[in-house]
Amino acid sequence: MPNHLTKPLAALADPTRRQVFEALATAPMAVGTLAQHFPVSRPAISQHLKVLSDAGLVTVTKQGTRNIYCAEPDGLADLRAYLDGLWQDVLTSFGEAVEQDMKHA
Amino acid sequence: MPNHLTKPLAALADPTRRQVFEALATAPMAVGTLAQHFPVSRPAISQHLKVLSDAGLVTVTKQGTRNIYCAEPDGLADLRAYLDGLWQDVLTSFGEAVEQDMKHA
DNA sequence: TTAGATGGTTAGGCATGACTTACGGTAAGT
DNA sequence: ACTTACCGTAAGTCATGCCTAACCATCTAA
Repeated sequence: MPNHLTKPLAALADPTRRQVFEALATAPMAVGTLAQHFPVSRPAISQHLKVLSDAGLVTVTKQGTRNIYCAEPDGLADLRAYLDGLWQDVLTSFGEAVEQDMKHA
Repeated sequence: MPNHLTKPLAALADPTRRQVFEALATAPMAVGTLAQHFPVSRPAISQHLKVLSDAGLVTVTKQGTRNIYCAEPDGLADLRAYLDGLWQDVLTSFGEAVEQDMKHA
């Protein structure tokens, strides 16, 4: 029951917030520059960035007045590891189901 | 902008619903049997299963009065593929950042 | 110092989500 | 046919989430 994945999953569940992260995954960007690419206001982007930051998916570095946000690989690594574990469970579960069908035949 | 991932991500974002899916990933189960493993009511589990079903993460097969829910590999495969793509983007973005630092040195 | 640019924070409204209780509907056993 | 078991759905409540508008703080440039 790895509960530390709730924040990252909830963060990527929102469409606009997921797009924000996708943009940051391509290249680091400032808040204003980021907000220009989306139809929502800048405070909304700022809140999304806070959610992504609390989820461990992005990091910030101050450059004068600009805050440059950057994607954090470790956050994604945890998600990938979790899904890989689930994937193995599902596959073995399917294998056992097939085995059951064999005995029925 | 793959928007078909919103439902699966939102489905796995909820803690109890994620635990439900984890249980189904281990082995198929009926609704009542599943509800006994959680502190919430059976209708709540039923609603969670509907969300997971709409997200393409589980499938149902009727056995008399019992509805057996089973994890669906294809749904997980899409999520894994999406995260793998993001992972590649983040890595190349990091590589370019290091390259920039090289030129500064 | 003054003016402009950049961005985090708050308050409020509107929608969505998770849960419980109560009900209806279907299949199996007597 | 009657009862029991199993499950989905509807209505209602309480909490949370996303958004905008407005305000405030900080850094830079003239």
